[in-house]
Amino acid sequence: MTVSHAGPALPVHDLDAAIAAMRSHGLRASAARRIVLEALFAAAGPVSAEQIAGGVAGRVPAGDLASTYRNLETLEHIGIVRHVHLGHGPGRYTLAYRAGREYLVCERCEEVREVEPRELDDVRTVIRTTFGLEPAFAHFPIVGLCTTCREEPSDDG
Amino acid sequence: MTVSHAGPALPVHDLDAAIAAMRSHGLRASAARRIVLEALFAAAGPVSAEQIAGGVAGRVPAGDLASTYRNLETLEHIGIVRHVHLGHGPGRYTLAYRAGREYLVCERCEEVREVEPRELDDVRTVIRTTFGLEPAFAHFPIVGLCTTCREEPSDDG
DNA sequence: TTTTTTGCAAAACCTTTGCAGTTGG
DNA sequence: CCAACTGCAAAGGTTTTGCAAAAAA
Repeated sequence: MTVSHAGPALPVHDLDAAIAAMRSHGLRASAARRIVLEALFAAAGPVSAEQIAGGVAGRVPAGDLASTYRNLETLEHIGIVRHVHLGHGPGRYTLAYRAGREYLVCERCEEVREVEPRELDDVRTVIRTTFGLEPAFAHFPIVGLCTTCREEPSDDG
Repeated sequence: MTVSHAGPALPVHDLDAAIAAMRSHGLRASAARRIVLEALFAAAGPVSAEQIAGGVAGRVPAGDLASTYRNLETLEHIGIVRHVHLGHGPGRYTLAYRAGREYLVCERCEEVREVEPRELDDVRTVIRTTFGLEPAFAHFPIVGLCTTCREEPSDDG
């Protein structure tokens, strides 16, 4: 399996701090990387590599998709960025300082609810003590059916 | 998004019942479909389409992968089969009568723990009452780190 | 015989990799 | 200047689709 090569989350809250963090890791603050970061700072929530490459939230496009993936991976490796798997579809990327947040997703309407880890503490504790597994809801969220979608007839009748 | 077109789970416990169910839905009990079902009955847990097509558990190969996907989708549609997303990697298929079980997966060592829904009732209830979301752990399991993997040093140092 | 299903080929989708040329420090 | 980085092209892994040939009923 492809393990997430994410370092410890860095509390990087702005572009300058991100650039400093890159430099301190011997990385270059290239134009493409700045644009990726700007897109992430501008985004309302987790966004796909394709959205970033194509220009999210009215931002300058980051250009090549392969390079965008490489840059996201690099930034994730040094702890500035995280990604989350919201059900089907491509992985979504966020700044790590926001990624402490955890997600609950409706698998039908795709509505994403972002919550503070504390709100899932009880759930996490029960699962850890009962099964020995420490859930990673920031990476693989809780997926299910929201109230609205449960009330709608299924598409199978 | 590609919604799961799964009908209500049918309590189909053997090949004959599966064939009867297919017929009752106007489907043909083709050789390829029988082989897919035999592979699923023989499998110890959820298996990928590729494993089924290639011959799981010493079974006759089901042949073409595209047809296998089509057949799994068809069987899922009539409620005989279900699939689950165990972290990264391909979807895994099971017979629906076994799929009431829910899963917890370690994202590092990929160990899969299969539990009866009852064991997750408390967790499910807390999440439903707190967030309004009815979790579908049989389709998107709880993913995290198992005890062993938590104790090991990460591959980042 | 008629309708469904198959197998093959091709494509779609997400992501990674190789490489030659460009750029940042 | 030189290592790091980019863009492009290609490929890898998973899943879907189109279509003529084959099989089930």
